[in-house]
Amino acid sequence: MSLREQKKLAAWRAIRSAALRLFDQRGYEAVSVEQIAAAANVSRATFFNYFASKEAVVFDQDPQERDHWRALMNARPADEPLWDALTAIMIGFNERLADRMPLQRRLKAQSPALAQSTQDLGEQFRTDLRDWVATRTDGTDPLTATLQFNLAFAAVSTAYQTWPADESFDQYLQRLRRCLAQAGAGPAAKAN
Amino acid sequence: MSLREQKKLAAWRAIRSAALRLFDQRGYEAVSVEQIAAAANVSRATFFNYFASKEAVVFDQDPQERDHWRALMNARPADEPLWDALTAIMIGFNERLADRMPLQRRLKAQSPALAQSTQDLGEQFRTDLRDWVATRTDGTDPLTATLQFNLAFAAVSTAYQTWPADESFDQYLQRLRRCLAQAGAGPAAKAN
DNA sequence: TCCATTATTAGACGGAGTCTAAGTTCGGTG
DNA sequence: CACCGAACTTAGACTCCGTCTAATAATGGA
Repeated sequence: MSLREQKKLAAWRAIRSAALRLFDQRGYEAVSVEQIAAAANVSRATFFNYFASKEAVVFDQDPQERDHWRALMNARPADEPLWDALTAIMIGFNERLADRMPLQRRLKAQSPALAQSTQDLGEQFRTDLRDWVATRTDGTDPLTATLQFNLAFAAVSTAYQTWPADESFDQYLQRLRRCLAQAGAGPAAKAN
Repeated sequence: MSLREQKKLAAWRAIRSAALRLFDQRGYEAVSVEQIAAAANVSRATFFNYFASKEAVVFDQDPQERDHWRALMNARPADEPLWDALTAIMIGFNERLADRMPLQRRLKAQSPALAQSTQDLGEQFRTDLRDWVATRTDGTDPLTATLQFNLAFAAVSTAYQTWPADESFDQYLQRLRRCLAQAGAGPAAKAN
């Protein structure tokens, strides 16, 4: 990794950690981009070089994290049923969020602007996974593939939404597995 | 309906129709809230009395529409399985969007700002449906209810996302029914 | 050491969204 | 009909987000 790339990564992390620290202390809307930039010792313009918006600094993933989930996708055998692969990838992705999810939840709970944002930590992951599904199911029925893709994310959303404030991250992961299994079986099969 | 209420509704519709007309002509980001207000013969401040944001004018539903979908929900028999009720309500809701969906799609396709917005026409409907599900399933397992709720929306998203530009609205509805049925059966049951 | 490329920066700008204080319209009451 | 309080509208000022430009600084290779 060249010196340039190292510096970029360092700057990215400096901005993000400064921002999260300030958000955590004072709340999302009480902190301006100007203040974040000052705390990270960069200019306001540089902030927007690294993050497309103020919201992005909350939801964007560390650039190196991308390598991990791409590895997850490539690790799935080609003959595995799509739903099983999606389940495994979803769990693998979520297991890595142990550190960031709690903070992100706290911010969302405090800040109206973030609470109503439909974005979440998986925005970039979602794009990559979409592409992976597209290439993997190339030639087969795109409707079924898209549906499974969306159902998998619905299962994750459900696990996240039903996460009580006092529950541990491991319990969240456990419920996530249950949601994925239940979605795979079909709601009509189990409930009622 | 009092004169006051009539005027409010008229103002709401005047603002929205002016906005949609301008957006359609010049594109979403090329039109400012100031211009919308001028076209609707109200002040900028009044615009924000009726719509929480510039985006809301694209996605908010006509106040009277709410009565319709609430009727849809109340029409479901109490002993019907939740998934069947959700399916019926979703279809009933979508059938009413024949007029607005095409325009909304066109705007989304043209405007980057709208394209990345995760909002859609069903935002308020979603809230009401969430409440309806909550009261209906009160006492029973909330996880299963939330999961079915989210899966139903995932099915709608899928039908919407896979809607080709040249396809009719009726074909969209047809595919929506298929997505709901398939989601109800579970992806694992059918595919692969 | 020099040079092309890339990153950073200040500063200005337009527009979104909030707020206040003043004006206007409605609906009920005497 | 005249009045009053409540609800609605409005101009205008303000903050901050996000974009852009043109100038400066740092990097890595020749």
